[in-house]
Amino acid sequence: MREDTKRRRQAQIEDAAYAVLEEKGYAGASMLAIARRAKASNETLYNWYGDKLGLFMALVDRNVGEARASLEESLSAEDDALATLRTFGPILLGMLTGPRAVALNRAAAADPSGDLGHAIAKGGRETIAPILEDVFRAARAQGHLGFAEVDEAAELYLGLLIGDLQIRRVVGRLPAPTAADIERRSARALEAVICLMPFEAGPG
Amino acid sequence: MREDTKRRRQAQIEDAAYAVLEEKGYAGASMLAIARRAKASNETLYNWYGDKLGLFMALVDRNVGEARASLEESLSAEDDALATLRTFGPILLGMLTGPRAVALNRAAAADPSGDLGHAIAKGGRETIAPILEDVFRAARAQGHLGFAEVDEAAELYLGLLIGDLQIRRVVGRLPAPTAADIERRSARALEAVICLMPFEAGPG
DNA sequence: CAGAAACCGTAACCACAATTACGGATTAAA
DNA sequence: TTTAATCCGTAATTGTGGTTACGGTTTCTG
Repeated sequence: MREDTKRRRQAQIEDAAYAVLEEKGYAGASMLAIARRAKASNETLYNWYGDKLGLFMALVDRNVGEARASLEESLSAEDDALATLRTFGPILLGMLTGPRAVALNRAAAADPSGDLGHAIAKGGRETIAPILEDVFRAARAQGHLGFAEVDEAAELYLGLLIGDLQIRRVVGRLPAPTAADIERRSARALEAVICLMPFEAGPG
Repeated sequence: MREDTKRRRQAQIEDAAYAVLEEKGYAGASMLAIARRAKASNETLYNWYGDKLGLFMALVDRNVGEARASLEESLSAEDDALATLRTFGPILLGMLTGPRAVALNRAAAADPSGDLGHAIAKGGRETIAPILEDVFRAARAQGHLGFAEVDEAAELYLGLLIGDLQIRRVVGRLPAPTAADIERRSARALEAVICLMPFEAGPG
């Protein structure tokens, strides 16, 4: 099988797996159900992904890769750091509270090995935070914000942006926020950050 | 069996269930494993709790009940609303990030029915927020804080206090924060709230 | 105390899913 | 075109856990 044909086929299988996961949850997303949805055989799934955990690790890796690409694209669109945050915030929040991310988070919570959770943490938060820190450094350099520790500044912003919304989505079955909710929350997080970290001109 | 003897026995069974849940996760916490740990029989568990979900619903209900009692106790200890928040914040954050709550949240994330998640939301956040709103009203009445909508004020505080810490504990396998981390985070949440919602004397 | 109820420890039943295997069809490579 | 590899659809194997059942023991009730 040619490499790009295989990749295309894998993408089809993985799309089917996402769909079954969102409909039936992790326990209900049997390999057979996924194979049937993808019109593939169990043997192919096991040959290509090793086992159920391997397939779900691939789903997580793909999802965090796509999220990172999407966020990085939003970064290059703006010169002004605050404008960047205005774009970045709703995109990040929308992804984190969307049905696919919620389903993957639930799978990770259910996974006794902890591997899915570690992969989500590594490709998710641990990848996003440094990107965000760069934006905060730019915001400081541009005279918008003042803070001592950039990691704390980014963490504060994430706390305000995400808050306990994600856990309530994943665990507490909160419905997805509307696009208007997301925009409002993102805007308020940014306002709060500007208020809490006023720019201070000069050394010190 | 006398009522209080039964309650005592149930508490033993539930303690065993919490222990097995924390050690093996939800999927690994079979009814038989719990029965063995509690030196009870499967038949008794099914007679008393109906089924596995029923047992876990009882665990959630007990946990939120104990949490509420603990938080309400912290409320009556202080007259000053900000002092109350100084006490309340670390207690709440410690509970949410503790091993039992994390294990129950993971169980709820894994539960295809959504019932555990709804029970956690109802007995947890939906119970705590009104309590916290009362504290915020008192803080405003005492001249510490100024805000228009009390529900938004409480939500802002929870966002700063909890942030994405809980989801990273439940999903991303973050280790539990230290007591010092919890105190620091709680104090900073309170500082931020005071900064963001300054008291404004007079009508308006 | 006697009889009934309930509990314990264990086994049995059943369903389900992870994983492997198989025959035939399809695809890829030479 | 031929041959080999791989994929599909399906079945088989195995293990596990949810749930029920059973005989004996313990506890409860009148």
